[in-house]
Amino acid sequence: MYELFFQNFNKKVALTQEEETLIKTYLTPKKLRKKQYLLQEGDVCKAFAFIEKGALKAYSVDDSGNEHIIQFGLEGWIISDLYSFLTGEPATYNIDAIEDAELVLISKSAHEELLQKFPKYETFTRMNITGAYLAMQKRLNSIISSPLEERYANFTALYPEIVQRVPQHMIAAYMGLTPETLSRIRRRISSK
Amino acid sequence: MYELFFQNFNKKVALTQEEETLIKTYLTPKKLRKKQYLLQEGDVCKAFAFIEKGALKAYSVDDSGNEHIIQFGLEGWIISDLYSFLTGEPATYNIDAIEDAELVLISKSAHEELLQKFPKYETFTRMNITGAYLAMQKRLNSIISSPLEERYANFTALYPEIVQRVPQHMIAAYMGLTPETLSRIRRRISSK
DNA sequence: AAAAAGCATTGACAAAAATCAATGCTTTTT
DNA sequence: AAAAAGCATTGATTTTTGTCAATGCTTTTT
Repeated sequence: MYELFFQNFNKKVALTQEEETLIKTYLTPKKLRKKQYLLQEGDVCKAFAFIEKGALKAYSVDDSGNEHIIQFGLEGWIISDLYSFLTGEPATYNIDAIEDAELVLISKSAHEELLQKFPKYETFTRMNITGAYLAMQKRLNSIISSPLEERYANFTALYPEIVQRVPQHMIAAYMGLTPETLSRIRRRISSK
Repeated sequence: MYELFFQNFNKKVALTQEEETLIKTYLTPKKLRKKQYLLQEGDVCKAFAFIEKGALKAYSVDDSGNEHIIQFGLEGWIISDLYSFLTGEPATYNIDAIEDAELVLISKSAHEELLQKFPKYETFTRMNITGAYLAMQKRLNSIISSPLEERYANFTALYPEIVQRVPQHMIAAYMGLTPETLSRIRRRISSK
């Protein structure tokens, strides 16, 4: 249990065995079945989740009932409504499982205590958020500057795992397109 | 000099007078005239810049010569090509001044030394990147989930300063639109 | 095993955005 | 003061994307 979590932690900041044991007392495991919610819009996000296994998505739903996916999460990724987590405001995103999943939860109080007491945890946090920022900037840049065909090609090159494991209409929802448009783009690409 | 920088720092983490004096030894002031580059694509980003005064933009240029603005920066914001800064790879973005500007630069070596020696600086850094992440997520969500009129209305509500100080064709480049389309959207909004 | 639900694709058509070209206004440069 | 450059707007047209509807296939549920 927590194998991947500590593997990732140690890759960023090396921990002693004692430190691992200490940190474990702050963690909570959670399993989620496919389609189950981790968080619903309107609730407060009380923990963020490190994904040990499975696939999740964070998304909003517009007035027409369409989903817009702000983030996918696979093994080794962290998923949450960070704004809600940090401020205590109601979440604007839903998070649910695309596949059965195993998570490691860190509650707000655990997070704050770890930040205060444990400098290595702050470094871990800083590196995580930095990585998330850079990934999102790449995505944003692609949206504002690349034609659609190129955007989809970039996406498949960067995240082949997601393309394999996630239905295409969700990838369309991630790219801000209708499923029909994505289907047509894929056909254009494959006919080359 | 450095007034706004330390004002911002203290808002996040309180510093003693001695600490401020110490940190000052790591900072470099820089002035930039309108249209001057802070960074050019292909060069390595050797420092990030805190903006004391003025306005800048970070952008890429596509094959057709069109600019795509990934970030604006006004007083109190930080601007850089973070990926290049952290990895030492050549920058993919250009940064230049929209207005005459006064900057506080923190070089890579200064940044690393401060991170190592000075826990409050790591907290400051973590908070900055977290804020930047949340702002960018809001922008991304708006792009994938809101119709254009709403997106522009959101933008003007969130960043009225930018709308006042920056030419509209740059805001179009920030939104991923042509200037003509933005002009038409503004007309549609104002005719209500 | 049968029924239902989910999914990707395709076609016809409508809506939205890009492109190309021109105009008038303002700011900057000479 | 005159010329040039930068900028926002508008119109006409083309290209791109969305919408609505239907089909066939696969997976899930009953």
